[in-house]
Amino acid sequence: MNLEDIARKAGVSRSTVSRVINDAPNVSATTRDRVRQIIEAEKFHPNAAARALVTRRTDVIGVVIPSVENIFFTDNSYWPMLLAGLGQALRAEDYAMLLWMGEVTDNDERLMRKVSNHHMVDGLVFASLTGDHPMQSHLLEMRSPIVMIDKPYYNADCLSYVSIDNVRAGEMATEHLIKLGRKRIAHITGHLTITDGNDRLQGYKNALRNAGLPIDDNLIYEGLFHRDAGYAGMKHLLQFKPDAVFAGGDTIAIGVLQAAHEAGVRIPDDVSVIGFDDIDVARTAIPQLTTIRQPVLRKGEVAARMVLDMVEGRTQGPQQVLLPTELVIRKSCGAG
Amino acid sequence: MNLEDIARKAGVSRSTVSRVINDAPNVSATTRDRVRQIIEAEKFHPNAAARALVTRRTDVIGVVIPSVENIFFTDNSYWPMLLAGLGQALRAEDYAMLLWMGEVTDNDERLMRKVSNHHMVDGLVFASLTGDHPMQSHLLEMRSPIVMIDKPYYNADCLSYVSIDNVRAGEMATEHLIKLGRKRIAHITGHLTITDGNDRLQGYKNALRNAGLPIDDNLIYEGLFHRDAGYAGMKHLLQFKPDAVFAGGDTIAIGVLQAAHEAGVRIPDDVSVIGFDDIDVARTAIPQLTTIRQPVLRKGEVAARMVLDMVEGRTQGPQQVLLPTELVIRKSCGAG
DNA sequence: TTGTACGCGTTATCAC
DNA sequence: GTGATAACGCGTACAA
Repeated sequence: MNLEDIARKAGVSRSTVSRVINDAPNVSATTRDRVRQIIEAEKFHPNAAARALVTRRTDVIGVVIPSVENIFFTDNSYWPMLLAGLGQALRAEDYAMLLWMGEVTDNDERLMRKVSNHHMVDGLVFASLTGDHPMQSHLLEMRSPIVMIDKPYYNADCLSYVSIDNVRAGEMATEHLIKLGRKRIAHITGHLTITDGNDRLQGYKNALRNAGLPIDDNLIYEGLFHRDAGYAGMKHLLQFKPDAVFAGGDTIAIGVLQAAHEAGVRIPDDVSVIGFDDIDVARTAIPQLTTIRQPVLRKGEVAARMVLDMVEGRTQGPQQVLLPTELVIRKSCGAG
Repeated sequence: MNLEDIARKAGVSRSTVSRVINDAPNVSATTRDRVRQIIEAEKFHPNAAARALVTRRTDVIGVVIPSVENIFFTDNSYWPMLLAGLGQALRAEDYAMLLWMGEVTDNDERLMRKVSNHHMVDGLVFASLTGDHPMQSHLLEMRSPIVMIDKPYYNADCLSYVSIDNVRAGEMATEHLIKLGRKRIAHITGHLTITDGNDRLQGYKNALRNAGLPIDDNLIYEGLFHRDAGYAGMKHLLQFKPDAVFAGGDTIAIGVLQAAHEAGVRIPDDVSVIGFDDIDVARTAIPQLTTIRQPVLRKGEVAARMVLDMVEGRTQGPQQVLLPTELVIRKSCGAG
C-alpha cells in the first residue's frame, strides 16, 4: 500500500495524494477530503524511509549517554529524568528519540563509531561526556547539529550546550555551610573529568576564599559521582575532623551519610552535609538532604529544543544556555 | 558522496562497491581491497534511508515504556536497568534503539498513534503495558514483531513476552514470612492492572492457604508500584495490627518503612517487611530490605534477543520466557 | 568476476 | 488545481 495505490483509489495522481498528506496548497477542498477519507479508510501511512531518502530528514534525534555507571551503582534518577525531559520535548514536535547508552563493559570507541555512522538522525544530544572520552575528538567534525548536556570539557565555545552555573552553585552550597558557622568544610568532588565536577570544586574554593577561610587540601577528596565514592571519601575525611561536607552530588552525599552513620558521627549535629542535584534520594535520605537543586527535567527539555532549533534552521551558530539552580534547605545541615 | 562516487574513484561499478560493503561474495580480493581503501579514505558510509527503502529493514528496534510514573515518583532503578539490558543486547547485534516514553501529562492515545505509525522500526518491545492502556487493542493487528516485557494482561497466549513467575515468587515471599512464624501477614499490592501485581497477590493467597492461614481482606491493601502507595498502605494497615508485610515492590516497601518509622513501629522487631525486585533501594534502605530478586537487566536482554530472533526470522510464533527469581535475605524480616 | 538496469516509495519541478 | 516525470541512493536479478 503506497501513494500510488491511494491515488488510484481516489482517482487522482500520486502527486495530489502527496500534497494532501503534506498539507501542501493547491488542492481543491473536495479532492482533499476525498483523498483524506481513502487514507483514513486504508489506514495508510507514508513510508518513512522513502520520505527520508528524498527529504534528507528522518524526524529522529539521537541521544547519547556515554557513561551509565550511575545507573548501576546508585539509585539515581538523574538519567531517567533527563530522558523524560528530552522525550517530552522531542515528541511535542513530532520527533522520535534514538537512544544509545554506553556500557561499563564496552569500549567507548565502538559506541562512538555506531553513533557517528548512523545516518538516521537529524541531530544529536550528548549527555555528560567526560573529558577523556574518545568521542571528544570527533565532536567538531560531525555534520549534524549537536547539543551537549553539561558544559563540554573542550571547545566549549564552539559547541552548543545546556548546563547550570556550577561555579556559582558550588559557591552557594559552601556559603550556606559558612553561614551556619561551619569552619572546617570538606568537599567530596564528582568526576573531575566532567566540567560540572570541576566547576563545583572551583565554587567551593571561591566561597572559602571570599569568606577568608583557608583552603585545606586535606579536606578535599577527589571522588566520582557515586555513592561508593561518597562513602570512601567520608571514611577518609573523618580523620581530619570536618564539621561540614559539601558533596558534589546527592548520591555522593548518601554515601557520606552512611559512612557517618557507621562511624557514629551525627548528621547534622556533628557534621553538616549538603548535596547537589536534588534528585529523589535527597528527600528520602535520613536525615533529608539539604541540597542544590538543578532542573534536570528541564535540562532535557531545553537540550531537545535547542537541537530542534538547529535542525529546523531556527538558530545558527553555537548557543549556550545556563539554567538556574536553587538552594533547598532540609535537615542535613542543621538549623538553616 | 555515494556508492557511485566511490565506484568512480575505484574504477569499478556501483554494484561492486555495494558487494564490498555488504561482504557479498564474487569480488576478487584485489578489487575488494582497493574499494575498501577508498571507502576508508573517504570515510564513506552508505545512506541508511536508501538502504532501508530497498531492504525494508532499518536495524532499529522500538522500545515503548507507556507509563513512566515511577521515574518521577520514586528512586527507581527498574527502568534504567531494563533500558540498559535492552540497549546492550540490541547493540550487540548492531541494532539501534528508538525509545518512546509515556508522559504523565500526555494522553496515551497520542503516543500510541506515534508508535504504531512510525515505520522506522523492524520490531517493538513494550514494557509493562497496563491492562487499561489504549494500545492493548492494537497489539494483535500490528504487523511488526512485538515482544512484551511482563505478561500481557490480555491475549497472553498470542503474544511473545518475557517475565518471571510472579505467582511462585509471591508464594516464596509469603512463605518466608510464614516460616519466620508470622501470623498476620499483610500484602500491599502493586498495580492490579499489571499482571505482575495481580499474580503476586495470587501467590500471597496461595501461600497463606497452603499454610492453613486465613485470608483476611483487611490485610490486603490495593496499591500501586509507588512509594507513596506503600506509605499510605502501611498507614492504613497499622490499625489491623499486622506482624508482617509483603510489599508488591521495593519502592512500595520503602514507603512501608517510612510509615512504620513515623508510627514508632520497629522493623523487623514488630513487623517483618519483604519487598520485591531487589532494585537498588533495597540495599540502601534502613534496615536493608529482604526481597525477591528479579533479573531486570536480563529481562531487557532477553526481550531484545527475542524480538531480534523474530525480526531475523530465527523464530516463529509467539514465545514466552519466564526468568528465575531468588529470595534475598537481609535485615527487614528478622532472623531468617 | 564484473557491470547493466530496474525498482523501492516518496518529494520536487515542471508543464498543463 | 492537477498530473507526468525526474531525482534520492541503494540492492539485486540478470546479462556479459
